[in-house]
Amino acid sequence: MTDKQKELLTIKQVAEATNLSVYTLRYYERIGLIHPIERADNSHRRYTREDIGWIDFLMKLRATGMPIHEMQMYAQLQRAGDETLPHRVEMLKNLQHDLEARIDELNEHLKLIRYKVSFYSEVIAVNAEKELV
Amino acid sequence: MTDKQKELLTIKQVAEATNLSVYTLRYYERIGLIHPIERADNSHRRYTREDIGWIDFLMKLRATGMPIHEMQMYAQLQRAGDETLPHRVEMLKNLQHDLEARIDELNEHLKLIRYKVSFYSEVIAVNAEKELV
DNA sequence: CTACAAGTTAGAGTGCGCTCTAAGTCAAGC
DNA sequence: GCTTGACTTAGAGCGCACTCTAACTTGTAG
Repeated sequence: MTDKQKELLTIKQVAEATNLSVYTLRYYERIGLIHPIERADNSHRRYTREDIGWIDFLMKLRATGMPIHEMQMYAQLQRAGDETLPHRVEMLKNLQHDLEARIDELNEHLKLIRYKVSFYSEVIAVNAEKELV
Repeated sequence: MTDKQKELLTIKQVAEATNLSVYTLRYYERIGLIHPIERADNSHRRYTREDIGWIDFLMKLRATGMPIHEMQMYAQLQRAGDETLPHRVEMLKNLQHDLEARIDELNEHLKLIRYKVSFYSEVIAVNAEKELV
């Protein structure tokens, strides 16, 4: 128990650990992305390691481009318990397919950019040679 | 010349061809992402095939997540002429490296999502078996 | 006892990228 | 002549995801 209490973190510490601002942490809690965080006697938030784990996962969802209302849905299902697991798996499968498609698209664009870089670099090199003549 | 005139497109046609709204096409022109488009006698815009090519390229830049102010910079350099080619190549190289990094990151997230999908699917399967007992 | 730092809330403000509105012009068809 | 519809402009409005402000409480150090 004393060990567990040592692990409790302030909002500032969590902000530093997650690279979110304290504003954003409070905002996420307000809109239900984060469950209501435990409070100290002075009403200050005290985060646990598991809270950080959840926030880290949220940040990964966000990095995939998932909009906030979908993350809210996911968070809500998570809190609702085990019987929502199939629904959550559905969401993750959809995300997986979206991600695969978007990565493919980005790879296509990357190809084009690489082509342009090498083509224009060549043009510049040829022009530089002409200057020397 | 008559052939060339046949190729001129209205803003509506361009909207359909590019999947942008007519609002967005005018907005992009206003903010300099698109150069000033040729006008018919009645002041209506008439787009050429080359204009569409440029818009398609812009859409690829946007799809990579490039912010509008960077696209504006690129468009401005493009219009300024050949002497800006090295600068544009610089921008494209930066974009290339950003894209590579972001694709790597998305692939990492994809791995996690796939792992969760298979893990949770397994949990669901095991629970379903228990139900049968 | 006072000052200051770190937290709290509800709600206002910001920046981005569009998206739409209002008021007007112009050409074609009835 | 009148309506319809496709266009024009300047500028207002919107949805998203934060980001910040104002007013307040609480705990610690001098």
